[in-house]
Amino acid sequence: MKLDERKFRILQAIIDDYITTAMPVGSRTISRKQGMGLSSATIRNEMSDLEELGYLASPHTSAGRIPSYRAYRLYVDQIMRVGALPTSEYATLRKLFARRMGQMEDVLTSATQALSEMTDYTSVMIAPQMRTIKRVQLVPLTDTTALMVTVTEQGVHKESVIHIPQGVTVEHLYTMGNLLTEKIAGRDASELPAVMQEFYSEMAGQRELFGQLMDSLQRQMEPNAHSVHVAGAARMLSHPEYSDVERAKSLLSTLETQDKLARLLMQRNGLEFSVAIGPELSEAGMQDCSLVTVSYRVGSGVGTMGVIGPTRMHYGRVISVLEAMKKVMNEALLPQKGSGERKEENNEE
Amino acid sequence: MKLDERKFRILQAIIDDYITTAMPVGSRTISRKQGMGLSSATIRNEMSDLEELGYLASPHTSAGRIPSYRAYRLYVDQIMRVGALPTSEYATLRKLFARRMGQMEDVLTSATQALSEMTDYTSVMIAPQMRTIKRVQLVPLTDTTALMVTVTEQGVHKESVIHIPQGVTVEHLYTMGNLLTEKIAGRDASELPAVMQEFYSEMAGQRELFGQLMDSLQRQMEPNAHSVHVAGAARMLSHPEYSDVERAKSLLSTLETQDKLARLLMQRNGLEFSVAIGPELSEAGMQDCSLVTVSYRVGSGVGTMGVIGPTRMHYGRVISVLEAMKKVMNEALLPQKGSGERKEENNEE
DNA sequence: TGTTAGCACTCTCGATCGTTGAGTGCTAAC
DNA sequence: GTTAGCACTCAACGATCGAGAGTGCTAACA
Repeated sequence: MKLDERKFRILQAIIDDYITTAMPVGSRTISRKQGMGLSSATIRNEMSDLEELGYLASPHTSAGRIPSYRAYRLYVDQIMRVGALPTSEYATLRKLFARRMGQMEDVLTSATQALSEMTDYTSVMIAPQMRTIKRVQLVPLTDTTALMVTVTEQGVHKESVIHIPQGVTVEHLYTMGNLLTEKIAGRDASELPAVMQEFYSEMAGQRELFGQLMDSLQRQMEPNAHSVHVAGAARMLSHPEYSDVERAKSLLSTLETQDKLARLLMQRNGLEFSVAIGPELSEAGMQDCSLVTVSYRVGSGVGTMGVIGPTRMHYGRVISVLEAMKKVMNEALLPQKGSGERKEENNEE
Repeated sequence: MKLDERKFRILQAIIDDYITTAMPVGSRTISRKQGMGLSSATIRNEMSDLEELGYLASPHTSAGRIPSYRAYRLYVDQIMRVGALPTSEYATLRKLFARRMGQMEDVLTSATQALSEMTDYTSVMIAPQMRTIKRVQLVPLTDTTALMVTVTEQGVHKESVIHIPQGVTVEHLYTMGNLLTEKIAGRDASELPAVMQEFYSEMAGQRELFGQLMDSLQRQMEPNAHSVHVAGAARMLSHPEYSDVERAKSLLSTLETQDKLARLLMQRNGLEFSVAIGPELSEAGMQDCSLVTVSYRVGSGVGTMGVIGPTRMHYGRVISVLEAMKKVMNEALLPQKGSGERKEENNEE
């Protein structure tokens, strides 16, 4: 048996219906659909075939059919069609960023919230992962600690506290910072070990401080649990698949553990676009979820954002929102590079 | 009618029972309790009185009684007795911090998680609010932006990005930072406006940059939405009062909005100890919750942590955990001030 | 006078059991 | 190949009922 044109169209109708209603779809519902032109009996036969092919499942004998994992996979890969976001919404999105000019983290937080609001699902985001460092600066904090600030091309920065061994003066720190900057500026993260090796030989005796710097740098380069943003986890409770409290709890617990989410996103970091459906996600409580991600770029840094919803997700809508957000964020974050001022040019409303 | 000694004892027994079982308490349950020595009939009469006094309510005729808001208030104020945390648990808590030495934010995150795990409720925490600034440093990021790092006595630091007007050189920034440091070092947050006024006159013409600095400083002094840590929100779903999905959703949504939580904690910041019960909390979905908070101190900075659970909360346990955490955190965070090294002294396993 | 045994009464909870309705699968006619 | 028709299945709903927990009241008791 083959999945011919007609079966394909029927499957599409079933998935579309199920996505909006969350109720098992019966043959009559489909046959009544505009442009279908087939009796319910015919649809029944086809549905029976589709079940045999593994695209549909029936919760029980007299309850209609629901799409299986395989159906969603097909839907995402071949059936669904993604439109651009309505211009009005796109405009709203742009406005959201127009007046923003705070820290990167602030931008990510509000972007994540916007994603969740616009899709009514949960959204997650990781900050752009640094690739090339532009400058390293050591700022003394107390007698025994200093702040190491690394600045990337685009002005993205990260900080971490390092411990200063006794005997290191403030002047020492400044020159150290300058030296580090000299060595490291413009080099890629992958070159880090080599650069550090080189630097090491010049740091006569300062083994402890060197170790601290090395550690911090490496930590800053790798995915940071702190940079995972989550918004709208509670929205999952609106969807009928989570009316069961046990399920909801299991999922929400996972959505709370930042390192699980970080791993999930890091795996997809750099991927232009990805969709993981139900059983493809192994995290606890996520078997009935899908995760759609896109990566965004800030200079040489690449971050990833995603939307988590039930497998019965409005994939088309979600994808167009994600694409729009990516575009807007790129525009909003790039100008930091230098050149022009970013004051409001045309007064709105 | 008065709340005599016996009524008091009976009320205590009822609350204790209800806190652990979450089920309406009947007269027989109480009369069978060790050391009560009264028949169920007597208890019934007393319970009837307690209801009239407003301490108890009955969900329906034949369902036993549940404590009212008033009962919890009395319980917290007069009945409950708080013990110290078992030494074994206290030791575990200390170990948690023993090896920590990262950024303040990391410490807060793990402390918040520990609070939630130990109580099985949701926990929230705000970072210590700065009072006196020790140093201000301006770190150039890109051509048009710089990072303003403020350092407090204890090495707590905060950063924010500021916009640099054209024509300001890097050297300019450094001297500006030094000047600001000179003016502001050791002064209290409340003096900020006065200090800035003074500084203003010396900043000939640099109105825009001045404005930026002023804004950032003020933003850093005020409660920062980003510094709210939440852990274990999903645990709320374990408690029977949230088996209703609608309720759960409403509560979890509130627990997700950081600024609501920030406000809640800031109101209590500096308070040694506070308990807000049910109707005293006006946030959406929190009418059946209680919030217990304690403040902790890092040098001159004061932060607040709290535990959110159902009004039927194990107040005694929660308070002893919070007190222990406060103590441990004070110990763990203070040494940063200067003096001694903080390498592991005794190697564990 | 306070305490308690006894009893009628109330109300929820859970189980049982038709009934209803949506939906299927099969068959036979078109 | 398509469709009308029909018997069949099964969850969902509602009504009914008994059990059990708990109360309030009364009358007896110390």
